[in-house]
Amino acid sequence: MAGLRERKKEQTQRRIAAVALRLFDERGFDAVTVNEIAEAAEVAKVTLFKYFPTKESLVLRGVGQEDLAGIVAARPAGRSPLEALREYYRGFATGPTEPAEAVDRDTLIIQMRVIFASPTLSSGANDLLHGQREALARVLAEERDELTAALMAAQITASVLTLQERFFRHLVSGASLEEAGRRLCGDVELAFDLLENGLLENGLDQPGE
Amino acid sequence: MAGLRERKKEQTQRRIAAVALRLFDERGFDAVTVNEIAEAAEVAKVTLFKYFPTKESLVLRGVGQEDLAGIVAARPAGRSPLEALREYYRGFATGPTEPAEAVDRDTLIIQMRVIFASPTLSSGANDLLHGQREALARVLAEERDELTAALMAAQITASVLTLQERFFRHLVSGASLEEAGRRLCGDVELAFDLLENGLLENGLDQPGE
DNA sequence: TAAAAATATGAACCGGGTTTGCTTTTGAAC
DNA sequence: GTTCAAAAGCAAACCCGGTTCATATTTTTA
Repeated sequence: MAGLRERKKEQTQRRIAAVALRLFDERGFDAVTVNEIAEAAEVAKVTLFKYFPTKESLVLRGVGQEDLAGIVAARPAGRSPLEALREYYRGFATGPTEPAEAVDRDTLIIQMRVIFASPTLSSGANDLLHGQREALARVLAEERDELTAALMAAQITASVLTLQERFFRHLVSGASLEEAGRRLCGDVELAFDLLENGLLENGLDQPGE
Repeated sequence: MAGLRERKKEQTQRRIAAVALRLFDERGFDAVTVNEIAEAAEVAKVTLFKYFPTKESLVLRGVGQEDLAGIVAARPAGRSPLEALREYYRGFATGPTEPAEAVDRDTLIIQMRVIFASPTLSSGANDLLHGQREALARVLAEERDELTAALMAAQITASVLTLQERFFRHLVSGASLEEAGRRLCGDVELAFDLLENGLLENGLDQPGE
């Protein structure tokens, strides 16, 4: 098993992604053409597009695939959706379990730096949560009316996205993984408290002057 | 005033948008090329792009520019952000004040049909709220800490987007403007109640089986 | 009516992505 | 080892959204 073919393919794919990330980091996402990437990675353009469906996917592959719907659907009996999600993000913030696919830290940080530096990529990353939202809404709609489910899903995914953005922004601006994780811990609790108790609690929604 | 130039420009712009919308509705956004649109509207491609910066903008121009941040910033003294926004959407739902730019109903409905029929356009419409979210977060951050402001802005814009989607989906699937407005009334109250009181209230966040 | 300013245009170009038709490489059977 | 089918790679041409450029036409205004 693990034939030569498979190994070479994986190797090629990694090389392309690595070359692309380096070039993007050096000169910005929009200033690098796929032709350059292909050339630098020593493959034909058409081959590059066999491994990566789009230019964006060279960076966004593997980003933000939390599967919120799955977490909620698979939650143990007696636990509410929000509890399950809070639990999950607690684990994410404290444990270094997060890079399941074993992308090393440095690469992850570069990846985030590239994403935040490019409006194209930032909004592309945003889109990835769209499908998640719909999937989560479907799961939630099994136990409540559709509008409530849709609103819950919208609020939850928006909050999670905000948490992610802050986390990675800390990383990009120089914080260590531990430091960023520690901050994320507090952020997670605040975010879920807000979701559970609403914006009115504690006078968060203050009248104007 | 109102010289010949201005009139002709406006007329040309309208013609292009109308032709484009008709073609998109007939054959789908992705299946129509800008060359076809230009040809059908009897202008050069380069002229078309002088009026509309992108193909998407042929449909999305004027969609979803609520200016949430402005509403919050301009709220009367003594009113909280959520109260101000709830008020605004109440007005939107009941009054026929909404098409300030006087796009007629039929056109609006076709526009929404085209948008919902195309993933490209749907996610494009999504992006438009991104800037809104940031602007709203900035306004809210004047009176609370940044994270809370960011989370509030995220939850609010997500909820508003959900409301809009449902409203237009009703319209597209045949409801009259009055019918859709009536439904929106109830939806608005639910959405803002959820925002104010959180998902825990009334046991909305139920444990699993 | 002539000069100045705004607009429109065709044609060539760029970059992301696909199609086509062909060559090379690999895995496996004999 | 030889053979052969499948997989992978490739160059070149193509499509489409969008831009640039140099030129022509129209509207304004003086």
